[in-house]
Amino acid sequence: MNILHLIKVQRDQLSKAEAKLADEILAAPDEAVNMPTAELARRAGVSDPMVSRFCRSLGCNSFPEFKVQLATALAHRASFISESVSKGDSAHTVIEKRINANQAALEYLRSHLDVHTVDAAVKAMSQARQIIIAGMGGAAAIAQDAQHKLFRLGIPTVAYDDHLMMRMAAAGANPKDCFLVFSVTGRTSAMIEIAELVKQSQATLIVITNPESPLAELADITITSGDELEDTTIYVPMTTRIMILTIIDIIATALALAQGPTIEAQLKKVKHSLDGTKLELPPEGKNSKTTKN
Amino acid sequence: MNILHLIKVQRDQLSKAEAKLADEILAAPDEAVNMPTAELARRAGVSDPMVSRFCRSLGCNSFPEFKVQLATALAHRASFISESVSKGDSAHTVIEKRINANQAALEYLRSHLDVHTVDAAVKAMSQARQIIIAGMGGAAAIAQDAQHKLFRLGIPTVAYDDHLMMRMAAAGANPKDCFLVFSVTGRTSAMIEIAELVKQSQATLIVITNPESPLAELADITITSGDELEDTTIYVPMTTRIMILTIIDIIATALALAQGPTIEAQLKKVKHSLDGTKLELPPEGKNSKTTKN
DNA sequence: AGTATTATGTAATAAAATTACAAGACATAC
DNA sequence: GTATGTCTTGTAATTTTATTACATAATACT
Repeated sequence: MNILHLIKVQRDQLSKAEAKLADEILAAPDEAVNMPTAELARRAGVSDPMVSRFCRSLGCNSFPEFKVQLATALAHRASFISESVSKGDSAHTVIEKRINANQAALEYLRSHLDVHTVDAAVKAMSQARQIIIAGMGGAAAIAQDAQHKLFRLGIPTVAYDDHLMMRMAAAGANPKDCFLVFSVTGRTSAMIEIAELVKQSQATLIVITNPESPLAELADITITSGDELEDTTIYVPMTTRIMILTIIDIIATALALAQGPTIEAQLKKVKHSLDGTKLELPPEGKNSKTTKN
Repeated sequence: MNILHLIKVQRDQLSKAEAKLADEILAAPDEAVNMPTAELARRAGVSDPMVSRFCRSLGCNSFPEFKVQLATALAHRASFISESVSKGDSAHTVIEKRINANQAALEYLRSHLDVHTVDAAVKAMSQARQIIIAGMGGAAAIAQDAQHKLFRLGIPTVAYDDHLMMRMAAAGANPKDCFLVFSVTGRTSAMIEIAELVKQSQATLIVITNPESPLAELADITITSGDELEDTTIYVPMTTRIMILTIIDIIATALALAQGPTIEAQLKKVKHSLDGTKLELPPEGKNSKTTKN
């Protein structure tokens, strides 16, 4: 467990002086990470050696070791406040900022993706007769991507980006089917209609959307799309895409694991179907990888 | 720039004693991060104060500060050796591992995405008469996603996933057109054919692929797809997708910036076109966001 | 209330990092 | 090739930082 987290968790079981230190560190970890014991002690209003003791209670062998741990935790916690791009930015700055933003989105996902929900989704999908995926507009590509990933696992899967096709599929669905709906905001009327039709067919409805949306209300299982934190800055409606893709990745991986040993053979079969379509060797012949993807 | 990277880059411009330290640290950064100066100096075979000097040359104010930086760099790098999923993993473990892997992929991108290449791609695309995007199989969804992102910027853009359509588009391309080709491995014969046709049409060819592939050879501008680091583990052909998506994100963002002030109006127009398709208010009415995406 | 236990601060000590300085290496100019 | 200047490195001294030892205060328990 990361040290910042540990401090938060243990905060209430610590002694008075130690709690003061905990508070001081949690309040400004970025500053604390570059302070000597004396400075930290002064700020927290405790004596110098308390700092060493505090580090010991947390399982570190020394204050410097604690600082290393803190730096590590801080690195993972990647700044969320982060930096949206602005006019004068160079390509280099844009690269840094966008990568930071996407890493931060994943960090958000780490703490907000509910294990039980994922478990429920995986269970529903693994028992489904077929999985029908729906996504419109920006979510169409996501739906297609999800289809590609799931069908490789040998699961009967289809993706629609056309409203009329979705209506027909939803109306005609079997109760054993599972609908997977992508909608970032969860307020697109067309998608809500589809969701209602799915409910009437009694198929299982999994939606990846803003949890505080009308669409989420209708669903059997709701997974956040990250819309609730989307930066309103006009340039960057991208972080949600990364989050949703990672969610699919997680679910597909878990599904593959749930499938058991048969899955490896299945994946190999699909992979080998592409054998004839690739050039075997890289140009200089120095890299002798086998074909893949 | 991350400190480990900095050490690598500066390695050859350092003095003899400093180079010894650099080598020692690069050889075992995980150990170095928890050593006092004396120990590190001993291992590198240099004197004690050299360590302080070394830190200064790297732009740190003190050895402890250097250790914090090192820990930060290590934290980013750490997840890389990472953990591919295995049979007994719980949903929670899968979540952690996949998020780590994807974050690590982004970290890789940070150090391997070349600024000048991105600049060149943005320049070519901003001057293009139209952008034609091609992607097959797993890359089809990526192509569609890229199209969606670029067309919003008001750039004439089309995406194909059909080989025959691609052939026709490539053969009939104008020299002012820009082809954007996605192929993870760069060894799909069908895609290479397309690239050759594009070359004959003298359109600009940008490919996102494995830089050591026949496809990359043909391109005017090559951007890595991350294929060279893809874990061969059968479960996870996902990291490349995240990388490619982030590359698109970066290019689109840079393009938007390059476009100047007109872009905001353009994006608003596209956004408002969706106004009639959304429900205005969330269910409980407590969240009063405006419509988006 | 009195005693045991724990928590904290003060002062002393030990450890760690840095500075000051001098010796050595290396280059350049003569 | 030697002299001179610059840069690099090590040694010793110094300063800063962290920890230990001990005493006192606070708290809990009988």
